[in-house]
Amino acid sequence: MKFADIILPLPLNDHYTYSVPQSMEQTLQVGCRVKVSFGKNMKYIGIVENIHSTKPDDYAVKDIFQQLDLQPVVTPNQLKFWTWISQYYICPLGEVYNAALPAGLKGEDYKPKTETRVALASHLEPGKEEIVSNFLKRSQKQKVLFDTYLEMAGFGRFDELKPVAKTELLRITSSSSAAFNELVKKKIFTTYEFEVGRLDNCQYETQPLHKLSKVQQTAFDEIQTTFQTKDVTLLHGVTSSGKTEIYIHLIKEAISQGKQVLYLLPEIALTTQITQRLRNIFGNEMGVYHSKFSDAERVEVYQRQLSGNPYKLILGVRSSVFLPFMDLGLVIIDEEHETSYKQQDPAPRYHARSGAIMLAKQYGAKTLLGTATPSLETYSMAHSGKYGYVALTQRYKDIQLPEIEVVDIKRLKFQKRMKGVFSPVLLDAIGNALEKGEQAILFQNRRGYSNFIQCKTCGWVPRCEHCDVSLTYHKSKSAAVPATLVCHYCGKVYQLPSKCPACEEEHFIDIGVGTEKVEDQIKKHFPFARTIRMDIDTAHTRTAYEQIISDFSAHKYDILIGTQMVSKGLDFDNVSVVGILDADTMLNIPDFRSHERTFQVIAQVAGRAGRKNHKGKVVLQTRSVDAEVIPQVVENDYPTMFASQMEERKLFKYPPFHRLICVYLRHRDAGRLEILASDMARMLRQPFGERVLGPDRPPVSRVQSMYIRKIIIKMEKNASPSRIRTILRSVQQQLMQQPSANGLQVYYDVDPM
DNA sequence: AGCACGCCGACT
DNA sequence: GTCGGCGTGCTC
Repeated sequence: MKFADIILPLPLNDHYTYSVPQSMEQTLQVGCRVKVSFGKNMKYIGIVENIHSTKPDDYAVKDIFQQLDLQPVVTPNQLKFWTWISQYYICPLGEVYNAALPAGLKGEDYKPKTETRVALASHLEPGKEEIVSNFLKRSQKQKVLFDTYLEMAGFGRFDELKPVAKTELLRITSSSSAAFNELVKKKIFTTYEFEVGRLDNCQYETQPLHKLSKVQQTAFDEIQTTFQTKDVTLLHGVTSSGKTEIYIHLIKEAISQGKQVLYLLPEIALTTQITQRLRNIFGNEMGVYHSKFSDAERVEVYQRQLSGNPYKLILGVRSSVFLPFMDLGLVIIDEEHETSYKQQDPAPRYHARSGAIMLAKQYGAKTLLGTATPSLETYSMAHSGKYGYVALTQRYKDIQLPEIEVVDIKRLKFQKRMKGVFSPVLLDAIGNALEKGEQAILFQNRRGYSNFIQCKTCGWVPRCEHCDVSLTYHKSKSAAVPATLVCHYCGKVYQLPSKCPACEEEHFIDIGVGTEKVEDQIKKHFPFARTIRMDIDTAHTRTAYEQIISDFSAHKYDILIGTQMVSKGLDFDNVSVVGILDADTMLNIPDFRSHERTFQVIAQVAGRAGRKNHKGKVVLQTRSVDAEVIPQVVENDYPTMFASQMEERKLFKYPPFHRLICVYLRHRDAGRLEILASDMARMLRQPFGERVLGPDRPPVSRVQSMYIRKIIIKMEKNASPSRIRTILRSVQQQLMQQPSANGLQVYYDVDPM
């Protein structure tokens, strides 16, 4: 008698064991999908994790209802990877399964795409076409359809007829389906459904590689050398140094050795441009895996990876680490410092960078991390020699790094010389650029119109009734649309109150500056400049985002105003001025990474400036001219930033010296939660002592009517993750045993961002 | 995640 | 007297 442990797509911590019916014993394999009934009358598609002959004795096992695959859909390597994710990030395997497989493979009806094709009715043999054509001479439309069909199918010329799609035939002849149906009725045409893939199967004209510049070639050679002794290498290349070209050469090399390559990009950087560029080189050996694609398309990429002819190159976002690979040889993680590689909200809260490095290790593959502004975690690994390190300090085509001018807005405000949110220096720079027909980018890391509004009389600030955060004021675009207040956390939109609910006064003032207000003000200074805004509000879809980038590239606009998004586009070659309106919003975020992030964001935004033969200018406005990060970013001095931050991280026991684990507790009842959270903290202090901080209210301490508390654990880097996990599990179990823990949710965020 | 079981308010 | 509200607990 055989039994199988099944992974179910649910957040369950226990294993669920089913009996294997006789009929499946010969064919069932680990990694196959099975349909099982679960609970009273639910059926789920699960994955066979393990087959054994240990009969569970404390409950009645159910039979597996149905076997769905003869060949595994999840490879042993993938299962090993899932297990690692589940253990390291302390979440149920079922949640990893949920994130790893496209919905279509989990039973949420995937239908293969079909097209209607045309064939001649079986009684029409070659040689009779003349007769038929004659027979149709009175119905012109039908005759055209028939003749065109013969031509398209290559009738009578070859043994094999080419398939003809109905839509294609109608399109070419610009006929209606009425005429077509008539031919079907006359038993001249028949139709059949043919299964086609959603992935494009076009043969692309591929182009040869560009030759690397001398500097790029040197970096390429150095990377190859480091790979002889290191598994991971950091390519630290300034903005616009042509890293992509180096990646392309490395990919080509790996493919020529018969290996597969995974190329990871942050969601926002995976644009049509980069896809096109790689498509030109790798043609249809490349598959693209993007969350914006339909699920059906993702199913097909997944299945292609399992087939005998998998993609040689996968270009994808975070979740593509979950795709199956046969023989992975190289992983590239571009913009490795991007925090969006860390999944935040639904579990598994994994970091795709750590995951990908782990994945590469499983396959004996090499990993290349590329960025202009490395994360401290990565740089410290390179610094200590655990990773290889290759620097690229020259910009492509010798474009110089921009000059950064720091402007003290505190002083200018005091002297009454600020023009709204702009300093005279910035306005001059923009004016000059516009006169010369050059473009400008303005960066303000806050969307909406103002940060929030406040009652002029009593100081009341509107807050989201579910999330405990102040609401952002969005000005109306036209008189027809009323202004709104939006919760940037849960997205709820509120009407602007006509009077203050606290004191009944009718006047509100707006505080803080968002991209909308910046645009409003710039129009006053430069009424003829064409401006475009880029933030989640204007670039909420991929196409909208790409449209803005391509329009700005094509100089349909003079000034681009945006949030962090503007730092992640492609290189614009006509931008001579970049204005950072307020560096303080980033610096003052209460987070141990704020210094590092500020450096990264400013360096990245500044990197957008600069034209051929022309030094770009960056105006950096700040209230905190004395902040340590300012000279570091002005000199583009990464090593100094690194050294100063590392000291601080060491002192305060933060990464990369310590590993953080956040424990989140959620409950409907604020009072009960308070008690439970401090109970848990106390219990954790038994084994962990001073390493436990909290409980605290997280910045957003209530989401959708659930209260939240957070406990932080700072562990030594060399502490055993499995021991920590065991302790956490047992503490959680102890806590949950208390009757008062009813309705308490506990989850973890390992290596939080 | 679903869904049944179960214990308290306004209805035929 | 019941119908049904959704809070709690279980599912191999």
